[in-house]
Amino acid sequence: MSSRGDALNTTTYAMLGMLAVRSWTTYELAKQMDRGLGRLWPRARSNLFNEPKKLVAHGLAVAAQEYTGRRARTVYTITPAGRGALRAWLATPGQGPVLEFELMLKIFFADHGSRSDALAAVAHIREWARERNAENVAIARGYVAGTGPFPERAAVLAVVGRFLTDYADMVGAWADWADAVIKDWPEDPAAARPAWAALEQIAARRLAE
Amino acid sequence: MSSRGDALNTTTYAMLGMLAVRSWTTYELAKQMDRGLGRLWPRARSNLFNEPKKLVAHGLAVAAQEYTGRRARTVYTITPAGRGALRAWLATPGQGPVLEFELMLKIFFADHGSRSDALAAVAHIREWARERNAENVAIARGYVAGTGPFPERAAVLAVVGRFLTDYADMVGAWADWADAVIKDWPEDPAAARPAWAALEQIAARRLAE
DNA sequence: TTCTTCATGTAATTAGTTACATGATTGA
DNA sequence: TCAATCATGTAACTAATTACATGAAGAA
Repeated sequence: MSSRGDALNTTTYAMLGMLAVRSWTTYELAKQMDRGLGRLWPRARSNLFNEPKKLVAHGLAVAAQEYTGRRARTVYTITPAGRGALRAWLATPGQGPVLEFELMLKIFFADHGSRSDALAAVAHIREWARERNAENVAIARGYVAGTGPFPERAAVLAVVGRFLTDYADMVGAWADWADAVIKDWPEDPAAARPAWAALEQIAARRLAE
Repeated sequence: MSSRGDALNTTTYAMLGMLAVRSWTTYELAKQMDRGLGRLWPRARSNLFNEPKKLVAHGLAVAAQEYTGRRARTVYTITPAGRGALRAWLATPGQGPVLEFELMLKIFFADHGSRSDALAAVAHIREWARERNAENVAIARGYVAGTGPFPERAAVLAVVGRFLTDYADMVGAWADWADAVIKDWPEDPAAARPAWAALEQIAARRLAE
């Protein structure tokens, strides 16, 4: 029954979680977005300047003004109530993975375009996988070398990192397969013969109970 | 330079792609969302009632009123200009996969909660994978049996379907692994030892050039 | 004949993005 | 000392969601 407009949502809790790790300015928080957090909960930077204010309004964090020359900046720090709220949130259920994939949408409608359009889309997807993989490997190497940030969080980060790596791998492997399949399509994809082998393989699978 | 507010976005093009397959009422379109399209471009149903109006405003589709008793309903049909616009869109680049994953976020912050919270999150993820897998297998069986909808699109659907299946598989396999790892954590996950083997395996990977 | 579910939308609200603005710092 | 980049936000706008409303059809 909190007053409207300042309700805590998942984005707010993501900020709260970051504050549980240490105190941050919002600018620093925004930069962290490019690394771990943004892979799981991508949001525009400008959002991140609003959410901590809600936390303060709820007593879950406190804001301190600091100065760089005459320019002010705001450092947020979690409160004990904030740690309690985070623990409570961690104990509640949540949403499964939600995927938004424009390039795959183009493949979904590839029968209304050209074969080379479809191949280009696959190539972009493959490139995406390659880039992500390079990032993941670089981060893992940092932890193995003992130079990764927040080494005390390495246990949790390894579990999440493994997911992100498996994910990028899977996308890359799919792209290789799709490239081979689509290369065999005729110029007009609407006339392509289905990859029956793939469908049969899926259909033949036993379901876990 | 089209007038503001009615610009075509990805959601609009997704609708246009559906109309390239056949004519639909918006209600039917919304139902289709639950199947293929919604897995790649999830949107709330109410959205789907707005987008086709843009298509009509741009001359890419036409709307026809039909009646069920005294109740009107709108059937949308693509125009030749619409097919051209779809082809043009298919030839442009697009975004790679964007993931939003609340449950994984909870694992990312698991060191501020309890071990059983983390195990519960993993269990939910595993359940998600199991459900998706059951759906995927059922759909593939339909196509193999020759009873799937839009059999003329089977070639494209097999390529996308394989991706969605690989995706659900990967999530399920990760959940099994994570469950085993986290079961070995102490009560307080902040004190857990990292899964070094996983990190080293990632770090050791050669990068594709 | 009444209840429930399916079908068909609209309106109000919220969440999120793009664009803008400006101070501090660094390097050429 | 000027330009470029980093740091720190705000404001305007757009996209998307939730909540609501109501007719038709089928089941009990």
